[in-house]
Amino acid sequence: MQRQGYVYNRAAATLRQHVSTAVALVINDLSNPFFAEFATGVDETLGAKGYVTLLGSSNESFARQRQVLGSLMEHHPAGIILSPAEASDATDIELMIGQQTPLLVFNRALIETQPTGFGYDFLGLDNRAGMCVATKHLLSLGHRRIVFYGGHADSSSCRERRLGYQDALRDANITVDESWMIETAPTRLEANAHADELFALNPAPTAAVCYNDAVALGLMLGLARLGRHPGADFAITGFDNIPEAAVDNPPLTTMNADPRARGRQAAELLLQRVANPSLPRRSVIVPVQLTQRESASPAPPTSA
Amino acid sequence: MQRQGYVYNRAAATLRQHVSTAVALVINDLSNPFFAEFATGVDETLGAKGYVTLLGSSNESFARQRQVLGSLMEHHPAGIILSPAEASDATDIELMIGQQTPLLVFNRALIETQPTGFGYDFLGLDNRAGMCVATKHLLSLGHRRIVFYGGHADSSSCRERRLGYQDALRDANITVDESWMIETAPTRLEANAHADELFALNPAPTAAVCYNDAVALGLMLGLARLGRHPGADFAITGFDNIPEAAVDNPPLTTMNADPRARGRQAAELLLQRVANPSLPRRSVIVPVQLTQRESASPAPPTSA
DNA sequence: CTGAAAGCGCTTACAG
DNA sequence: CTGAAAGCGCTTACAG
Repeated sequence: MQRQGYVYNRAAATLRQHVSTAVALVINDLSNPFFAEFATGVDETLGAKGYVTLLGSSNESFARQRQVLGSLMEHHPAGIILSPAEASDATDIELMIGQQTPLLVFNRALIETQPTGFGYDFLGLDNRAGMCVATKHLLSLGHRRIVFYGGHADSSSCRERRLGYQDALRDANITVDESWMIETAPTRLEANAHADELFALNPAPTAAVCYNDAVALGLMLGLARLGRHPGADFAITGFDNIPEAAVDNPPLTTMNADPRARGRQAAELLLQRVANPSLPRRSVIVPVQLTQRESASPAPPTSA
Repeated sequence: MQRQGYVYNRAAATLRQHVSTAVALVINDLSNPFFAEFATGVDETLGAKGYVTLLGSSNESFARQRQVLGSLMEHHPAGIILSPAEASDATDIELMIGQQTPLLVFNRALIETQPTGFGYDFLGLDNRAGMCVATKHLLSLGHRRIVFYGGHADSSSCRERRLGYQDALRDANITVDESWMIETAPTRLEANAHADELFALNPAPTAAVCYNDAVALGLMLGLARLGRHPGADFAITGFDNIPEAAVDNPPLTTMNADPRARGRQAAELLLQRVANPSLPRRSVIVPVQLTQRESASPAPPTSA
């Protein structure tokens, strides 16, 4: 029985029992530390509960995401955790995975072009309230001219975060100016490159809430390039709290999303549904909390 | 046949054919961008060749690595790509995965306490020659007092890189001083924290070759904290070329390991062996090339 | 309570 | 050349 070299064949068991011990994890961008941390958390919890992780990365390509889902489905996973590529359509994804396999969507809403009975759970961040907190933090430090910096306006998380920014400004009786929301690709490189657009504005802003940490870190580099000193003569906040945020220069004030904990949470939510498919559909929106560090400095005394 | 809802059951096919279409990928630290990029490359190539990736992360824990390998083995993967946790023992790993399943070890040598017939392929970086090139680059810029900064001396890659550093110094007739090799955990945080140790040395160094990019980026922050200007009054090189290296301030001169390409290469090597198990055991050492950016600045004119 | 048989969904070797 | 049967390694329902 237990003699040399025997290895249990779980595929055979799966075939017989009609219950799989694998969970598919499809990630839009594994080279982004936010999602890498998320994946680590997912794998940690799945492993602890005796499941194995089937990985697929879509690299933000919708075509590749379809292909990856199709390939993973052939392994009949017990469930799927999907961090969708931009502009993923719900109907199309339903076509790939059917109604039987539990699905948990992370971070980004699927586009629902037509109403459908397609049921899936959702885990996301409270982007709007979070960005409102970040903006209010800068307001409380005396800033009045605050830019929303970075991100693609057509992504759902960017739209939500922009709304939170506007909520905070309106509460402070500051009129929202569309040109004070600067669009960049959500990467460090692009955020760095567009830093000069900040100072084309008149009057010049004294602070920026950034779409996410990658953008904030890029903007800090761009400011330094332009002879400014983030955390001293310009205030910045990020969003996500990736590991680098704590150790950059200056350390970044940001909204803590704790991506690894979100990964563990996603795995738990999915496994709950696997255990009990008749649960009502859930949408969990996680609050994010302000982590204060040095990058959000007080506003200079008003010179007006 | 192709009517609504039918999904091919690959587990059944695997059972019958005795050939699996899954490959296990075990990563020591997925939250490190170097390995996240590597994983992306592996998944990219495996996906293109019709394989699916079974992910496991060990978080540098040998115990967890055993557990993960055991769990993945039950899925009878066609092969295994292992980026081992520190101090992984070859005999122990052989015990987990047996002699049948092709194994490709990435990046770090396994510890072979006793000679054994355990066969596996290896893909690694030419750490010694690479660090020699980095050091010679600083020498060619006029530096003579160069520190080797960061990393754990008992990791194989750190040992190899230290040897390359020493090769270069000896070629330049500079005596190697043990106290000029400063040990830190290979993280940004730790590298930042130990920066002051550089200036406890007498005479003070003018440059440092860093164990890897994370360490180099941390050291740059530490230098800035101490009022120094990396790339202006202190020269730095990294190792790996992670995406951040190009966009930090100043951009980091580093040895380009191209982790995503290494991932693709690892997948290809493994699939070659899967296709042909009788191939002789291979050990592929990839040369790394100098990528010049601004962090490696010329030495100041000698004041002696 | 124990043990032999049936069957999960495929593929392959064999009979017609 | 086509089609029915056997079998991969498990688990479960059933017979003894």
